[in-house]
Amino acid sequence: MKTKNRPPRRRAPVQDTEATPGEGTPDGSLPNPGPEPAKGLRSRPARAAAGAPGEGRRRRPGPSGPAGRRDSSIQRRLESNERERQRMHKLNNAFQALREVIPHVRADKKLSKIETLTLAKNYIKSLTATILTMSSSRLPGLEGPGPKLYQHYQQQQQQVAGGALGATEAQPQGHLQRYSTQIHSFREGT
DNA sequence: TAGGCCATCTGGTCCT
DNA sequence: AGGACCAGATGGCCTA
Repeated sequence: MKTKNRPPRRRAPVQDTEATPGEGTPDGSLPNPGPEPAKGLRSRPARAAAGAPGEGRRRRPGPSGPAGRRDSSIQRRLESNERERQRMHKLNNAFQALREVIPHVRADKKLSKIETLTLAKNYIKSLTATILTMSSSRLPGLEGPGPKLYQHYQQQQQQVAGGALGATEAQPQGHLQRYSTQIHSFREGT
């Protein structure tokens, strides 16, 4: 992900895409077999089967879409679409990889993206807290990196949050508590 | 049926 | 210039 410092974007006026689900690919869009079926509750084949034959969701382009363009423009758009699909697939693969390393209870239920990110954040924080706790307790006195680690961690937290961390949040135990609470909420299915 | 989640399309913006 | 990134729009699928 690139780091960009750009002003807030404003979406261009909405084009009337005249969505007509189930019409397939009237514009000759590339068929979308997909590099791999989406891993999850719903697979692409399942989606495709319910819609147009052999196709997932494909909208018919509106006046500004490929249907009203020159061939070269259409080709570029289709290639761009394909790249975007690949990019999103890579992103989803990364999400899946992340899901697989986050311990959580309901293994039968796939974590959503927002759940994955939130859980991962709290998991990292709880691991950090654990490391800090262990390193400081195992090395009594001024020896070892424990106290320094903890001080460094606290400084980082204050910088990142702009000093807006709550009292509980600033403590390693707070992260652990939050993570276990979240795990519990997933177990309850809430 | 409503709401949540998701895949895809699309055009704008930024980067190389 | 072309590709990557981003976010809005759209519509399908699933669950409560």
